[in-house]
Amino acid sequence: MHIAAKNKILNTNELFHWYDKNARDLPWRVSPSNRKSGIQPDPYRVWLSEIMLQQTTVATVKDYYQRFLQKWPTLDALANGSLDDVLKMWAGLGYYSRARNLHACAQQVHADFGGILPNSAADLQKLTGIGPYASAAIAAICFDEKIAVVDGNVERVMARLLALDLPISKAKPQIRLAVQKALGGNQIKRSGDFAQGMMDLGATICTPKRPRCNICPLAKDCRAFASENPEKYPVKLPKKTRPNKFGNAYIVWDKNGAIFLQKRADKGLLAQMSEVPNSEWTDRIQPPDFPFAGQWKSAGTIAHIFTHLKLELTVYVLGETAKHSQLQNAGLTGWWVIPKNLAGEALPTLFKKVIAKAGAK
DNA sequence: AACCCGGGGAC
DNA sequence: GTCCCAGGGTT
Repeated sequence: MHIAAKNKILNTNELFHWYDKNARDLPWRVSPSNRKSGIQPDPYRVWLSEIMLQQTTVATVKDYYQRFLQKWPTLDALANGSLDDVLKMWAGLGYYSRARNLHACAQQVHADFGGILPNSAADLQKLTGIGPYASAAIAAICFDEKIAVVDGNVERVMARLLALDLPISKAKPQIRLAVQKALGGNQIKRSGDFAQGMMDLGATICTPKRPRCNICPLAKDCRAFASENPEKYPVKLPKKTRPNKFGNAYIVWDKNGAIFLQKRADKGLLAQMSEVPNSEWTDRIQPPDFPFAGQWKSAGTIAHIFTHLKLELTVYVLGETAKHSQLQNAGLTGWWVIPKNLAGEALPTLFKKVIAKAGAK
């Protein structure tokens, strides 16, 4: 019986050989050669990077990661920081629940585990913001736990290796089992490098468009490569239409040249971030409903695309300086920020666009 | 299982 | 313009 050959999913020796030569050089990563010499990754840094990298490209994350590490070099430092500061540092990166969960997780680990992250995927996944992927990734990369690490890259690589005719959402269990089998059947000790190798392969060779099959170390075992069109895997589902929404935003300056900001709601889109006063977002253009009477002037519109909607805001600027009492009387509570301090605020990109449209005073 | 939740790089 | 990125939480 040739069970080993029959069960073979992919050639791990080929993958390791490729990874040893082609591993991406990333700020949070220990290189394969250093890893072999016994250097271990800092779980705090790996965790921080994994959270930032969720649905976010490496290129976008790098600067945010460095700034976070500079400000909070350890998990305990992050736990002792304020949520407000974390949101300010996260502003512009998107998916802000990650920032709130990151801070909550740091405080959990600080309080319950002395600032030391658990060393198993099972325990890691109990923590806020650490799900099936991140728990497996941290456990594999930091502690070489033999566990399947399945992200979007690995899903695509496996869908092609196996020529899966199911959309990813339906094929996840099969993919997880296949990765687990690839790990288990080959006495893999380098679980972390296996995971990172698979992800690097997906990011640089087995790309969504125009995969570079001609230089792929796994092409020999790839059923998609053997087919006429590898790019058709994984099977794509029809995309949903993105509705258009419209609203108005209101820019107010005081006599000191400071702009009025307020805090968004605790839940929902851009929760707990900062904003300028703005209207409801509706499916039709609406006339402005100014917070109070004054010489309002239109500064034009800005467009912003979210995952599930396209938003167009008309920006109105008050033509004269406002008194703080006018905002208070309008039922608005917030604070005033001079332009040079705006960069330090927890402003999502949407409202940075709005303020830029109004022009600095 | 389906939906909500941002922003940007690459094409 | 489209695609999709080292996903998790909620319902």
